Amino acid sequence: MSSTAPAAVAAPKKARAAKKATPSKDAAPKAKRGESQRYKYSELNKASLTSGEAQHIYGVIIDATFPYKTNQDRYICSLKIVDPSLYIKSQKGTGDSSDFATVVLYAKRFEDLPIITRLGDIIRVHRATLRLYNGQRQFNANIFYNSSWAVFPQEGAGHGGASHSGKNYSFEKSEDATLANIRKWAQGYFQQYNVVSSDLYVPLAKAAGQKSDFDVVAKVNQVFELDEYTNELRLRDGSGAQTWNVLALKLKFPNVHAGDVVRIRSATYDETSTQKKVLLLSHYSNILTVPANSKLAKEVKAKAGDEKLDKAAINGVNATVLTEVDKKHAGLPVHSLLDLFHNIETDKEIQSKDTFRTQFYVTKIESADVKEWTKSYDKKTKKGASFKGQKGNANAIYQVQFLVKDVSTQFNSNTYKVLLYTHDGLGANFFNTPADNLYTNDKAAKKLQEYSGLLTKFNSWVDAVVERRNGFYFIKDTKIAF
Amino acid sequence: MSKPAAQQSAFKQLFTEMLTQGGDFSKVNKDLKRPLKTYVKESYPFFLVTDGYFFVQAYFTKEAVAEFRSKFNNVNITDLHDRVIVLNSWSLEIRKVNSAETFTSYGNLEIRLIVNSFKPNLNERLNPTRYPINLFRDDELKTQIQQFRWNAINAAAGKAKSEIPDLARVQTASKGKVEGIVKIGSSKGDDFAEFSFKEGTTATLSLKDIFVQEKGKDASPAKDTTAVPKVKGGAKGKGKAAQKSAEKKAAGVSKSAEKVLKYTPSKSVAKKETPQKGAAGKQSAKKSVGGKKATPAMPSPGGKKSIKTTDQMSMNQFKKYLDWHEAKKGGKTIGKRSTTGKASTASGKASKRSKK
DNA sequence: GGGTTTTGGGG
Repeated sequence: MSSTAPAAVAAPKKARAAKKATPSKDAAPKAKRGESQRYKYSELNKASLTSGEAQHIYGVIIDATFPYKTNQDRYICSLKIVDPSLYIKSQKGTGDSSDFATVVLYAKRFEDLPIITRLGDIIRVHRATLRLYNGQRQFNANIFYNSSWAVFPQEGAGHGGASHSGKNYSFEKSEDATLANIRKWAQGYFQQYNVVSSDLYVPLAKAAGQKSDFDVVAKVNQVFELDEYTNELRLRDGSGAQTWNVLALKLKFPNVHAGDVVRIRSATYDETSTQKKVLLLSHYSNILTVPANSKLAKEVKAKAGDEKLDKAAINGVNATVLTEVDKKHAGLPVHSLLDLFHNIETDKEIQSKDTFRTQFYVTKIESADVKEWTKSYDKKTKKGASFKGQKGNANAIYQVQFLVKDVSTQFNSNTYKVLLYTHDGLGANFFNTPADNLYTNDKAAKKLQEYSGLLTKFNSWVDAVVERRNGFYFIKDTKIAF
Repeated sequence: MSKPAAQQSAFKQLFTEMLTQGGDFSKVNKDLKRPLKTYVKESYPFFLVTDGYFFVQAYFTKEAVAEFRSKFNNVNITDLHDRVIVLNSWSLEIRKVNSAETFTSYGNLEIRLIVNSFKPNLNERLNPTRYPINLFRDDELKTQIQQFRWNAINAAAGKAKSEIPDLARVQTASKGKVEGIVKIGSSKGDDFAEFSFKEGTTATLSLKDIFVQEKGKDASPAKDTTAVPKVKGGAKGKGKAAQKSAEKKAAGVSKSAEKVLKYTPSKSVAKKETPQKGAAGKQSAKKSVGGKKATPAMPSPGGKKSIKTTDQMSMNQFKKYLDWHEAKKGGKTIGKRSTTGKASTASGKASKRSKK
């Protein structure tokens, strides 16, 4: 959970027993004894189109598909890369746009291909053949034969964070400079250029008009856990008022976070979604994070803006989180109700903590009568008394119980108590109105009645920090956001 | 403010209404219950039909299979992939399943398309549509199912009895015990099961059995993909009744209302003779007769792999194998049942789509 | 290769 060097490339899955692992044929070209450099890397725009010889290259990744299966024994990963010799093309009228070479990696197994998660990562390919395909320089590499690849995160130094194909990974001393140089260049490139020019994606406002698939560059405004397998990404790019939804499998895209700017390689407009705006992904679709400090990310973030919570929009169509947590808990790890109420029985880690961030929906609020949500609390006797028939609001506190449920407990027949008891001050601001005698304060009662209704609606969610005291969970540092 | 936005997908509209009607098919709008013209995306090991947007699994009753066998003796159900079929009598029912095992379900609920009577439109080709996706992975349908579950959970929670711990109690040390688990509903197991809908019970044939009937016991990928029956789908009175009423309703329909077509975007209204792009491509690749001998170079699928037995073929290879095999035999449009072995069609010429 | 598998909620 530490935010050190961003994992640039997902580690390849452990090889499975089935198909034989790719033969490790990365043994360097017959280097003459004493020769220090066995691989010579070609600049993308200078690599020979005519030699037909296998060539070695370094490039900065600006796009990539997810590794996908095409038939029984073939997987492909296709990417766009740039380097100082090939990154921009002048266009009359429309201005400059990205230029790039494509790399097509072929493999027998999913595990033999790279999973690219960030723009700006560096890829090295050995023994690729270059040809012109649709006017583009295309490097083809048969990983299933004797080609190989290695991916280095843009962040960081050296080749320590590399992931690679095969078992015979090598990194020569002379490459230190090669890698450092291209990293440095990429750094500047991402800060001065948009990297992916506007002809390489479509503004969300024009998504509905697309006839086939297209790419997107947008800010992830929210990552909502739809179910145990799926996140629903809420995207905005400032091209329209709409927020777009994309279902992204947790396993496939584990590194997408709220606030990120991402590039989606291949999405289609969903004509069948009539309640909300939805984009569809395919098995070859990929979601790549755009470096936060890049020019492009900054611009998109500035344009996208936040979607304000609108009471009228709490209609069940879109899952809505009604609360907000104090920023001081931004780094607090999230735990499910399963952790809080069940796994705690055996999990020492959970037992050792008492404060958690958690998300749930409310099936029932008690007391049923909103006017009884507050009590007059006697600290000495530790008793609360109803305000019914009473005047004044002496020692008013909230004493409310939520019966809640979440994704991790969706199939069981339990509901869980989460308390909003403010006798010690915890959660005192949850309802945005101080505890009061609700038999006399009609305005407050009315407001709470409205909250009660909205909190218990279908698809209303609470994102909260809870603290365990004496075996009970109490809400704190959380409040309704409207 | 918000536009009506008609639902273009027949399946999505139907399945959604099934959910909003509490799982009661009899309450689903009658206008939606006309015959469905569907494209068979896959016919084995899963029989998946599409409406141009989504695919769902089709479940055949034994009556449906018996009728099909008698009327289309020369056609195998498990060879129907890439063909058009019309579901003349069908119904929907909800089943409790394990969604970890049944990919055509969500939230442990499966809405099944039960087929009582259907026929193939062997020479009909549909226009290309978007790549059909699993309806149970659709954002809005998932949400609909979540709502369906929420309704039940909410009702049960409303009845649940729970105490609000008093202020003294929550300030008393609790010997490490965690407080607050409240059971709702009266189900015996751990799973929530307090649903009010009546679960479907219509008995259907497993596709594997159908496959074995058609190809013989050792034809090859005789996988049983029957979704690990939690409760065996026994034929019950209710199921029959629903089935019958469905049949009755569809009985008078002779004009073959093309429900799906109604939802086909105008630009791509199905034209009978227009070959599908993709399909055409496949066909030609396979068709390319070298033009020399009578039974010339029709490349066998699998190419260099030289497959001898069907035992370890992938489904894809297997499908191609079947197509190729049939084409070579000539005549039979779609695989003939292995058991009833008279390959009629005297011509023996290289295949063409047979007329029905 | 700007694509479509099944592992049928990475593929």
